[in-house]
Amino acid sequence: MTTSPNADNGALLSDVLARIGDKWSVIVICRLDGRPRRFNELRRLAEGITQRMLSATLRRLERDGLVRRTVYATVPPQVEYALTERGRSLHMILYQLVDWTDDHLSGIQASRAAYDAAHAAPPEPRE
Amino acid sequence: MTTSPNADNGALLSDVLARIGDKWSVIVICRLDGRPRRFNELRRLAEGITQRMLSATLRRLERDGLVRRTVYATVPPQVEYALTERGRSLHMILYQLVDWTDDHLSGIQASRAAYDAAHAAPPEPRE
DNA sequence: CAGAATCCCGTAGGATACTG
DNA sequence: CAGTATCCTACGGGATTCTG
Repeated sequence: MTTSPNADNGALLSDVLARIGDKWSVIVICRLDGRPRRFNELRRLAEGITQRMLSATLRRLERDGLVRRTVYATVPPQVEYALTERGRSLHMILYQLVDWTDDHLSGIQASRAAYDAAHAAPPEPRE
Repeated sequence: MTTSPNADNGALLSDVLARIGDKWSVIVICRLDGRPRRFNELRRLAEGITQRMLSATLRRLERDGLVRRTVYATVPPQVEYALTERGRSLHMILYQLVDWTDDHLSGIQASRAAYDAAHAAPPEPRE
């Protein structure tokens, strides 16, 4: 840890999470890994995303310097989106969360089921 | 990396981020580090949180097995919240994000300023 | 002390239609 | 192809009040 990490960084972290904690940012970042992608290509890769949200997500990521937008003045307009160095470094951190998720998702789902069973409408808790 | 991580885990990751990407979860998790805390104690530590959101956040975290709730049948009712093992393991991952944020926040803010300057209302882009 | 219930509002985000 | 513009709804989340 480069800093004394405990108390106050929670709020700082919230800034980042507020940024990437939305529905699509992380998915787009993951889909941008490896090579640049074009708009409609991304649209297909990020299944379920709408034009509107893809557009908005990319603009935010670009504003934060996580994604670079390159326009080629070709006959059918062509635009490429690619991760910047900063975006790639974030992507590597996110992999840790992917791993954590892989390791804990089933356990979480089990916890949820148990919690719901214990708390949901116990009709007559027959003694 | 324990898994081939690329494409499809984005959606999986989104599940986790949807869970902890809200306004308060991460802050509460960070404030729960070290030792258990009581409700109003947490309320003071997570500055700005309302009862309603603290309550809801804790319930969700408990449901996911990230936090354990312990009730002591004392005269004034006393309830303690503590990170579970799973919660602690997540907390450690989050520290990586804290570090990343520390390293990149100023750069991000600079990017935002540059982006805004470049895109905001160029009244007459005097040639 | 530790919360549940109620009310209310802003915004994320989906569907759809239009444009350079 | 690569978007922008509108419209609309669901839900996160704040303020306030009530309770075991």
